[in-house]
Amino acid sequence: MASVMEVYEALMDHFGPQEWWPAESTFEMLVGAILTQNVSWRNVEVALENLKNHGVLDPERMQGMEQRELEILIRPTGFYRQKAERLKALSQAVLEQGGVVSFLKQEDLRNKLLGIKGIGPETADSMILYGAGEPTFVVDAYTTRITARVFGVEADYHTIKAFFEEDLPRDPVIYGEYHALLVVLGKRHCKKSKPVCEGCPICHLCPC
DNA sequence: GGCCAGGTGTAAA
DNA sequence: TTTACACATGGC
Repeated sequence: MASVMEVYEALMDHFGPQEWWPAESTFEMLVGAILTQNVSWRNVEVALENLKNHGVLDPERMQGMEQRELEILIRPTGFYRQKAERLKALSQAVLEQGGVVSFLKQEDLRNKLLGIKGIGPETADSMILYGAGEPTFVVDAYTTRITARVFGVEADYHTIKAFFEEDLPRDPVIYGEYHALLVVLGKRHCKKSKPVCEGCPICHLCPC
């Protein structure tokens, strides 16, 4: 069976650095993390553009606007009523801490994030890794699927998270690149319905 | 028309 | 503790 490091190196050699998270500001990163829940990133980009065009990609402006208007702007991401409520909860929490920087410097940040309605383990870990720059491994649907297929590990969120963290240097850059590379692999090759082995950079390491 | 997309909260077994 | 379901738009 392939090792976690071998797969990482093969993905990096093939796809190169992804330099995630794609965002022009830290607040945009946090908002994107909520908007991308169970929706393709393409749809998120449209919503983020809508928010920018209306000048509300900012905690104060977002908190000050009508939730109903927010719903309209983020509609392309689906689940828009829930997500509008979640963005309101996020912007409120950010403002209560005096801004994005202080928000992400809170003690016990992970549990603080999980205490906000609408932020689960993946969203919290994304915010900590790509927003705060702290090393915590992010497990998404691609990671779960690829881990089962490539490493033969079928487990829950925190078991998979620990599986990667045990074999990697505690480095936010490596964690960030690895997660991004798994997403790219998942989109192009390790698909839900069936693997696309043609051109897959880790086919030689995979029991598929 | 069916499947999938960078999940989470809630309720019931 | 596990499983089922609601939440909703858009691309292929």
